[in-house]
Amino acid sequence: MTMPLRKDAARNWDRIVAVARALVDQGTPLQLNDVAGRAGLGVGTVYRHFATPEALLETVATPCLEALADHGRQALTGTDPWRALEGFLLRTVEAQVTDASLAPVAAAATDTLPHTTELKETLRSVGTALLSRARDAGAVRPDLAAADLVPLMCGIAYAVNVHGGTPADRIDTAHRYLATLLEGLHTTPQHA
Amino acid sequence: MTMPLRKDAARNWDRIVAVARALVDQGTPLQLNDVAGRAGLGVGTVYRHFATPEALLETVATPCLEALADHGRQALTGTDPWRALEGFLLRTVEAQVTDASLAPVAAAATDTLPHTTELKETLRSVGTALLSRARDAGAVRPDLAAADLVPLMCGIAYAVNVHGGTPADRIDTAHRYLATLLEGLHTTPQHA
DNA sequence: GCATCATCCGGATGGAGAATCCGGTTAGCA
DNA sequence: TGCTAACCGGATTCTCCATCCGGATGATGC
Repeated sequence: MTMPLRKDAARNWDRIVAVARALVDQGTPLQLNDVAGRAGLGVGTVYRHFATPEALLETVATPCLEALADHGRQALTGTDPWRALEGFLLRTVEAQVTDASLAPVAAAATDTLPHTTELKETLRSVGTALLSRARDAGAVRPDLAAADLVPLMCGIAYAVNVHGGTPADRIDTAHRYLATLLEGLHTTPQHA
Repeated sequence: MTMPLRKDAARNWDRIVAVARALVDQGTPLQLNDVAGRAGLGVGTVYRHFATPEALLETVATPCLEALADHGRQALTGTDPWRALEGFLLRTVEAQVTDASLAPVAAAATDTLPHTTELKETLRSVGTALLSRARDAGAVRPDLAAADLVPLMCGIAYAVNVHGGTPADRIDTAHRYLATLLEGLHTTPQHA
């Protein structure tokens, strides 16, 4: 970003992110002090690289966000606007339910997470584009705004968390909830 | 519960709950130390009455939960099963969006909140009854289970929080989201 | 290869907040 | 009015988070 990191610093950076990734996957909340211990590093080292747990979480979430953005850009080239939107939302919900690092990042106000602001902006604009294409095709109810997409996806992910269950259950539940919601959103073009 | 409280203890209990109610309404997170200060009481007094912030929150949320349960029982006597379910869910979401004390209580696992366990159980069974009535009437999609009601309502409330806005906006958003979801849930009886 | 410097490491230290504990006080009752 | 049990309240302890600086280490020029 600014300057190539010194070799040891880069190595420690990687270790920290790896440990954080593991902690997130096993559902443990990120505590920088704890991360330092598990990475075999001093607390100061971790705090220098990541000033807050949120910053670390952002870094952990970044690859997944990028994958989503990629998929979204690809979806924009699809021929069926409704299917494109549907597929994008499906991926979004699956990712949120599968990867515990995404939910906090997605739900946070845009400007509170400096490192992923741009990425989130990309995702938002892709979603907006997919939605307006679908709306132009008469495939979604008109009172659904672009600003509703993120909240609704976060809401489904939250609902799945409340429901609980094994990882496989969770994915299944997410599919059911999204399908139900989409049925409420979908409209069939009235001929025009 | 166990024995009538001594007069001063009862007075202090009321003060604590009133302060907590005010804090919840203005969106401040409950900290027992802070509550003590605002109520003009010692920290120990507050901790004796409520061992944890969650316990205090439960007490704050109780009247609202009772009102919901009342409405639910009343809804069970309605003639149109779908309308009854719809009305109950609407009240539930409105309450969650309006009263910040409900969301944490609603989303918590049943056994973690001793004081409201029974009340939540009542609500759950009312919801289950309303749902099965509606299902028997062929008014809801069959893959919606009773265990989905609470998560879905919590999810909508969460989505509204992510969306943000003024209190009036929030209620409006909640209505829109619930309406969309209900449209996905609703089925018109296929003749049988 | 070696000296020099910037950068990084890491834990000891400081600070904020939460929860406990116990001497003093007050309400209820005979 | 005197006695006892229950209650009050803040000083104290404990835990966890974040900073800071002396020591170490990798990068650069000769």
